[in-house]
Amino acid sequence: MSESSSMKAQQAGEGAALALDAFLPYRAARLATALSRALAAQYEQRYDISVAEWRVLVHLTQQTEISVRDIFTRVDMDRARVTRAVQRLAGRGYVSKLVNQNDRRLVKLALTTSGTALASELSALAAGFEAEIMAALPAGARDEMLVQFDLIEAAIDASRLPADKK
Amino acid sequence: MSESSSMKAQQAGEGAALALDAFLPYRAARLATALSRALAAQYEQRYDISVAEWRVLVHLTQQTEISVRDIFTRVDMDRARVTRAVQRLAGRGYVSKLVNQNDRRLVKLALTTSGTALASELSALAAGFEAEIMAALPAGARDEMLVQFDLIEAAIDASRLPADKK
DNA sequence: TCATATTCATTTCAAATGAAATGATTGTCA
DNA sequence: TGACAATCATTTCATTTGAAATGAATATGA
Repeated sequence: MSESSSMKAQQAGEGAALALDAFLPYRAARLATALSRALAAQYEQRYDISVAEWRVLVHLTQQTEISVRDIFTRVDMDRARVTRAVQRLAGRGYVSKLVNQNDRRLVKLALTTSGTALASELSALAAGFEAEIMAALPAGARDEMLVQFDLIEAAIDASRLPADKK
Repeated sequence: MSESSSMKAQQAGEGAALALDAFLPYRAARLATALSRALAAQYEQRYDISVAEWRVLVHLTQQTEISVRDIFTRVDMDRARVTRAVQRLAGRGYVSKLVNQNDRRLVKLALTTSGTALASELSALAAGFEAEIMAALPAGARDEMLVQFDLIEAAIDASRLPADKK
């Protein structure tokens, strides 16, 4: 990791080379994959659960009476990806799928008993992982970061023209 | 977006439901994809450049005499993904590939003239995008975040047993 | 020096991904 | 009421992805 070559950017040009290591979108991506991988390493093989499935499981922990749409809008995953994760979880008996009788286009998802148990284990594992990582940060740092994240997400939402809703 | 149902986690259990919106790995992933998408929206169609290609281009701006390995170790992309991005960039005349004569296993990558021009445009676009987003944050917030990011990445590196180097 | 291990970049191949199509249901409004 | 639009979950299909295999080059060490 700690390379020898002096990192001085020797590029001149008028472009004034972007400082990649201080470029937030790049750093955020690096951080996110590092965290995701390190966490996934704790549950993927042990429980045979993918990242998408983890997200669905934990999401079902937050709320009941939830639909596929509720999940993918909140969790930033493709609708197809959520559908597939749910299928696999349902196939393994962790999640139940019922038709919502108020609106029969919707699927009513819920954790089964074994799904609840699994989600608890995964949540505990995740909380422990986060605590371990956060121990490296100064006291209020974590909460400050979350505040900044909120601000950035809001700024992004505001910046894209109201036309392209997604 | 603003749902009606009171968000109170009605889940009891002993598991004590993970607070997903305050869970850093989740929030980091959400932030990273939001930033990446918003930025990509500014160059993908206009320049016909993918995210992987963008990363390679900007990386070549930082340093010369760089190899495929240099890029994928620093930029957290798969070696195959870097190879493919480089192939496409080379095919379009933005990047040159030469065999490194000191070690003929290595490929010596560099920006061509048009590649340098393109990278400059992309860098300017990126810098502008970041500035716009960062305007929403308090003064020192950005640099503080980068410090925390460094700490977290270091904590992750330290946490995984020295055995599984990757 | 020679055999073996290691390091690169690339390719292969199976799996994951996501945009668009589909089918089923509900909403709109004339 | 009835035609048309919109919404939801799923499926389809072409593309992307990455783990492992490959082939070429260099390093190691007996």
